[in-house]
Amino acid sequence: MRELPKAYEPTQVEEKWQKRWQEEGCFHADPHSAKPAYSIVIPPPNVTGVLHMGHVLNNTIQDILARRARQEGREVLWLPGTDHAGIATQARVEKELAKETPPRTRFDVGREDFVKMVWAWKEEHGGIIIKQLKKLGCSCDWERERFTMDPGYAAAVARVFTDLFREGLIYRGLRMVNWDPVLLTALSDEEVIMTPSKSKLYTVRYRLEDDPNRWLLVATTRPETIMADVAVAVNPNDPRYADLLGKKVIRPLCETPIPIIADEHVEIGFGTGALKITPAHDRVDFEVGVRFGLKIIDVLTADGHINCPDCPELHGLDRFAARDKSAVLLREKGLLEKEEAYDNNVGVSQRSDVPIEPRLSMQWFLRYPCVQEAKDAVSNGDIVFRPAHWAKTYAHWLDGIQDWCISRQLWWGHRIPVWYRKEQAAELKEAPKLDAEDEKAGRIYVGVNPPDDPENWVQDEDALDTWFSSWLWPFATMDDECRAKFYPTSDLVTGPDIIFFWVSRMIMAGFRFAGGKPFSNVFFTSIVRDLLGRKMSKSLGNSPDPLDLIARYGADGLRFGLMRIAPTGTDVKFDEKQIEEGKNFANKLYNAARFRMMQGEASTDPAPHFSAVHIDILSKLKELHSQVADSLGKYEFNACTQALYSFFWNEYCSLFLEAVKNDLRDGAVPAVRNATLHTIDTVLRHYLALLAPIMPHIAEELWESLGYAARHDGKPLMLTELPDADVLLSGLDESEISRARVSANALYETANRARNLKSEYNLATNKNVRLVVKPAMPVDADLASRLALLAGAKETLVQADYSAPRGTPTALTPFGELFLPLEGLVDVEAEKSRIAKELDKIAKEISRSEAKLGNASFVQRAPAEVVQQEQDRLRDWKEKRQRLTAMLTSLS
RNA sequence: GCACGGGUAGCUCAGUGGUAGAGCGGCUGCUUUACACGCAGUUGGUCAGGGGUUCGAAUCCCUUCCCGUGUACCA
Repeated sequence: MRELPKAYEPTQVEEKWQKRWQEEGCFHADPHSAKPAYSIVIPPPNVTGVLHMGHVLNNTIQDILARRARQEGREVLWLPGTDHAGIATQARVEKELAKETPPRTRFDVGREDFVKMVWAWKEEHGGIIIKQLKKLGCSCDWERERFTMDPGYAAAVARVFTDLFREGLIYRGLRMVNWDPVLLTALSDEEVIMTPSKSKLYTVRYRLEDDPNRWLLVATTRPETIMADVAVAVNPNDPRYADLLGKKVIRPLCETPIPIIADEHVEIGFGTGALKITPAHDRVDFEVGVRFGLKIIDVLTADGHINCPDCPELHGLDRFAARDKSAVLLREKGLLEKEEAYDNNVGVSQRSDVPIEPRLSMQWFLRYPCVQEAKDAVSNGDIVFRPAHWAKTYAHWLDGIQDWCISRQLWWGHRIPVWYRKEQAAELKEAPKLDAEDEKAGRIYVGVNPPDDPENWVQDEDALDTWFSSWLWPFATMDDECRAKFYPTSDLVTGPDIIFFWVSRMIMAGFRFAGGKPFSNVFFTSIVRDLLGRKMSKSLGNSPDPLDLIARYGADGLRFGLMRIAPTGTDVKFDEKQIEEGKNFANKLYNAARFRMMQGEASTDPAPHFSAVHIDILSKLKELHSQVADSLGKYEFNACTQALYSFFWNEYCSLFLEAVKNDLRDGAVPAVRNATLHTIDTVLRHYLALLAPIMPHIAEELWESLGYAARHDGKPLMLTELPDADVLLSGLDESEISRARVSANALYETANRARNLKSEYNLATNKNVRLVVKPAMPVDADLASRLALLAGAKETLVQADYSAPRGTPTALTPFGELFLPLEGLVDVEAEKSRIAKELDKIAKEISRSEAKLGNASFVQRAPAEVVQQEQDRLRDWKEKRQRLTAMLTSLS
């Protein structure tokens, strides 16, 4: 017997295999392989990122898919990498600068040096998450790790920009954008989160110019922008104000007459029905302003302070301070009618968490390409979304799609590949419109490489939105050879939170630039929440550290535990208990393997003779093969994991192994012993292969230590094809198999009843009891001895004419009547009440069943087999009742 | 407002028309020679509420309530 520790210790095993897999090139994808391709590109985590539970869920799923595909004989590319994450990374380095003494900003450092600093930071800290993914066991082709600012990738980004610009889909223009006053950059609509907030609604009195006694009441949440009002609008159908149209009111701050105009947009029922029009600071007002040709007065600085020297009380104040202050000013002037609490939604920057400002600014925009193709691909099933309902969200977004603001006022990222001719630069920077015509005219230069005579040009200052590089990820990460083999990719596994940011845009880019869809399936993972249902976040401190979980439960334990609770449609509520179960399961597996190792080699006996329990477990193993295949085929990872769990723990360990232990004892018949060892090996060999995608390390370890690797030329499990389920039970016909399963099932059920009986008589631990079966089916010596073993009895007597002493505990089992002779310890009363209790239960079943069968329409309308089933059930219950009644009578 | 997802045992979740399930937890026992990260037994449910369809509903339909998500508008 080999000495092995009693408990499984994952840490070293996992490290060992991660190293060996890499050394043996197990993860490497060969574009020249003749095998059919399977590919996934990783959703590139931010270089600033550290592994969180969402990554674990996401990447475990990808790893399962990749490993399973390898077992199925496919050439697998799982392409890893990271995203430069413009804002996040720049902010990270700026934070470091701010910590210096004296604190510095990026402007102190200058653009060129600052970008160098970010690169240096990236080189030093950027790889953390990649290392963490390796610890999870991810089988990415690490030799192909990509970064969204790799030279080749950057060229692809510039190429795409250039093409879209020349096509007229990219243009520059002065537009209302979402402005982040902290980060000082424009944002896309997707980066703004509408957040319910407690605001105030101020009702302000605007005096009519030609009637000092008449007032127009205007409700606003933003009195600090009154100085920028250029009109007041009312609905043209509002009778209250019909006579005021064309007149003017006096703006209450920075007083000056402004017109009263009529616009359909104003809702009669809201507030006072009069709306102040402030084109510089509100999207809708801007449009109204355009419709009426109104002036634009901007009273806010880029960083959200009031810029209005004409109103010295407010000038220079922060926008929120100015809001309060302007209310005070209005109240002092007697112009504040009222101030009330008001719940509204405020657009908040996803990045800096502050309310954004609608701001008129010069930005670059993209009119999306291939929108129709993208829409069709999902609606016609060419790309399959799982869960399917996300297709609706996707379609809805595409239907209301707006041009994408792609420029950011950042330094870290892909710089816009547009250069202005030096002598015209100042003028061109203000040009209201810039398009392909300007390039043709030689006023600007657009291209992948800088112009040949850079001294004559000035490059655009802005960088591109990070997602403008991410949307090329499925193909810009591959060279031609790789693309020929692996594009389009097979599966994309990602969170539904980036369906607009990333998934939809990749689909459009795929059609526009790579000749077709970027992937065939999208699996949207659930969002991992804490037990209170809250999103995991740093600020709440409710996010467990995956590395800590790996250290305590093993990567396999973490993977397995998480997969068991990962549902397909909804969120996952994370419970560490589940991960502990994963670890416990690994331990169970390890010990079952250890048990096998203690038995020594099986002989090569060519004809093991199987008994019912062997056939039974092999047939269940065969079922497991198809359960795993089916559930993985449907991306039902929890079902797959659950099937693996219950097969191994319940069917194999609790039933089968316990039933065959005597076969392995000293003195057992060698042929019997051998049959059992063969069966155990078959089960373990197949099982480890089936489990490997989910728990790769322990599966690989046991595969080797059980000697199965040696049977496959010493190859690691992950390079071994899935064993063939069809060879299991070959040579046995269906009827033999089903007979064996009936017997085995009867054995296990009878053993349960026997244990129940023992327990009820407080004999659970007594192994000296005898069991007697009055058989109702064939119970051969093999079954009888296994029953004794399972039930913890000395022996089982099978005796058709057994006459039990009065009051002997008894139970009805599939084998027939089972007795637990107590040899003098009989408690007649206890047995009577026990039987009476059971009769009660049976009576209820019978009346339920009789009621059902007594219902004429049930018998007429239900399918014949359902009726038959019910009749059989009733007959069984009645038979049981009869026998129990007889027992009861014999006791009195 | 609109759309989507969910509400099943104390907890986390399976269960798509035919006898309500698993794991954990609770409670009783057990150092049973692979495993106390374990074994055996046991407890525990108006399947959110109401209505309907059906011989039969956790499951299908309608409706209400609650939780979550997305999206639009918000002066």
